[in-house]
Amino acid sequence: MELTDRKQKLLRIIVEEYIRTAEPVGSKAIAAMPDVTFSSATIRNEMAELTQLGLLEQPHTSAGRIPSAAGYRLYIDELMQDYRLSVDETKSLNQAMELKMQEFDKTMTQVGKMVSKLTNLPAYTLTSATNTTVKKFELIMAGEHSFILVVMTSGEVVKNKLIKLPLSVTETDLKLLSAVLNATLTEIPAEDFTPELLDKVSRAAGSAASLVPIVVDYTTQVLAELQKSEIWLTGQTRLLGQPEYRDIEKAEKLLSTLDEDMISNLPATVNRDSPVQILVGPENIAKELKETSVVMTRFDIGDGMQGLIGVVGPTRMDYAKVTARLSYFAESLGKMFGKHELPEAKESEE
Amino acid sequence: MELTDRKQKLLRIIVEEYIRTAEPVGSKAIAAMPDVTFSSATIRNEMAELTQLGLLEQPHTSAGRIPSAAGYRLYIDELMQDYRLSVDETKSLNQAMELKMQEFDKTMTQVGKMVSKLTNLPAYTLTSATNTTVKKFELIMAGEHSFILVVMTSGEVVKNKLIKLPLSVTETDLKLLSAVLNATLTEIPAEDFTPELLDKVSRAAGSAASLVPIVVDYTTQVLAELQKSEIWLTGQTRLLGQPEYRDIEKAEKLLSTLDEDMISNLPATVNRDSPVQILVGPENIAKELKETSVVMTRFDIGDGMQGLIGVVGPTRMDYAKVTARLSYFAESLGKMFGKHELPEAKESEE
DNA sequence: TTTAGCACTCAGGGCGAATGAGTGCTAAAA
DNA sequence: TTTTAGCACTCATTCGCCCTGAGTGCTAAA
Repeated sequence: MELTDRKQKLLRIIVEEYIRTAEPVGSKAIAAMPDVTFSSATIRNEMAELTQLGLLEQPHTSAGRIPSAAGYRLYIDELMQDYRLSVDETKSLNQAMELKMQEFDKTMTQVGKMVSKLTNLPAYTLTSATNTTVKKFELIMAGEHSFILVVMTSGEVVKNKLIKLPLSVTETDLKLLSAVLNATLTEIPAEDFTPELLDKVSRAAGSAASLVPIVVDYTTQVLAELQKSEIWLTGQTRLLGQPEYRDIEKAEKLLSTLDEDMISNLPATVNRDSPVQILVGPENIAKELKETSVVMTRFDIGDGMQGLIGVVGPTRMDYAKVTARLSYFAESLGKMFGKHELPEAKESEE
Repeated sequence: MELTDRKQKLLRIIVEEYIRTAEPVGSKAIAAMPDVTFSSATIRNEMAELTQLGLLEQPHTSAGRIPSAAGYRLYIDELMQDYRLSVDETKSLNQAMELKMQEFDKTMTQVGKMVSKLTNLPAYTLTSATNTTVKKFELIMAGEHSFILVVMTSGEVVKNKLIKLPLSVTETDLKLLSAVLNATLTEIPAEDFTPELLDKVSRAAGSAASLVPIVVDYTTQVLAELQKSEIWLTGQTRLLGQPEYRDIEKAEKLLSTLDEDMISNLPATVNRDSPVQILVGPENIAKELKETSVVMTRFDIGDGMQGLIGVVGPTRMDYAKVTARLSYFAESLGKMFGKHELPEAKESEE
């Protein structure tokens, strides 16, 4: 079932017009467009067939047509023209991206905020890592009853914790323990922290043996936390600007679902090859999102860590634009995390 | 101008009834209440006088009365009865509070989420510190071209950063530098990092002198970040549940203002003695909040650090309940940060 | 195969009447 | 002097109604 050129053109026009106006598109309006040469009657006939094919829908008899989920899908897969970022846009994207490399989480929230702003939709970011291991331990004396545990992981993330103890600690104990830890528990995923191994560590630690469980505990916690994808969601408010969420009930329902951990299920579906993935309305597994589209994209942070950026919005969403912006963002972020640099600044001559 | 007992009683009833129903309160409805012995006509007379006094308002001629800002103020200051947390509530508050002591920021966001949930209103948390200094520096070799800087501050907050360099570093350099830093820059507020002092440090650091600016840079950044109050906002969505924000425009406007840094102005007004402070509608300085009330409370984190928890909601807000919950929360948090313990668990016998 | 023409459908806006919750005032009762 | 019953009046809200106009499908001519 191949569509004629004219049908394709019509479908594209309808999708884009609907995206722009959020109103059902009528035959007359289309006929009035400059590059449309055929009459509204013809268009009506064609539209009737497209409706038959399940690509368009009619809210009610006397309204224009809107794209169905299948219509969007076809549009995205075949009709959508690449949105080319203008020089100005690239510029302002780069500008926005000049985030100081602070702590990792902060960067991720910041990225979320930016994406949300750029797309004017709620955005989420999340990270996931596979096979994180500890690269280096360090124990620092902090007071008579406390020390700082510093753990540097394979993903180049450094975490620390101030640990307070009822008993007192000595510098030598910490030195010893740190040496033991670095010798035995580095480069090993948390799953392999077997009781036997830990036992060995304890024995090797001598007088510092009592600290082992505490340290190991925190370490596994850090590793687990890095494994388990963490999620940041921002810009929820922007949904309210979309006409489909003028209805408070609806908006509230969606937003409160978003708040929940529901998004954590999304990454599961992201394992396709295309860099940007789009889920249109009913294609979402979560039933709360059946009337919502999700656009997401991956980027590499290096060392087995991956990030995900996505936006959530009404099915009527400017897929082309959102996709373009998201890709650019992801690409730049990848470069940034990889090389600790911004993408080529592309200073224009003006 | 002292109100008669009956007027006080009426005002209290009207405020509470309005808080409960979000509808203007009429004389008949009041007269029908079990502990009201006088007739609706009497009530009408009294209400007319209360309106005269500016404590009540009438949305339109044929509607009941609602409290004015002054009415709320009087209610809060004099009529509001302490809301006693039930055993069940204390229990579930304690339960909610069993947050693992993770990183500091996470705790604060978590607290925000909980407060928001408990009050069913958007909540914000923020921290501020005064006179933060570094307690201890530590430099850890992380690779040929990188090292980890660990800074422990007076507030017992430990921050770290992985620093990558174009040149290579040696263990001895780091040892030396760390000794110098600990000797010269600890217990000193960032303002006193004078050029002369830094110069002295550089000279003392010998071959590691080139690292000094980098380390100092990050350190001042950390200190500045801890000084400057950081803000977390959560639960924005809950506003949508409130009848006064059925109007999308309104909700959107308020929410987007909340998103901004506007809240950062709030703490300025918090310097009164009472632990919980309430700003009713027009009492807020920010004009976007003129129809909104803010309830906030301080708590101590120790070592000169203070936290602030607050909620934002419609003027018609259950002040008694919100205040009670917030206080309890703040108190418990204070204890927790102070002693690293939960408030007495109050396990009931059942 | 396309287009003009026409009858038909139906959501949305505008309008007026009906509804009823609530008031203020007056005059009688306590 | 204070409280209450009664009554006329106000006015936001709801509902039903009609009208309008955008949009359709179908038919017959180009």
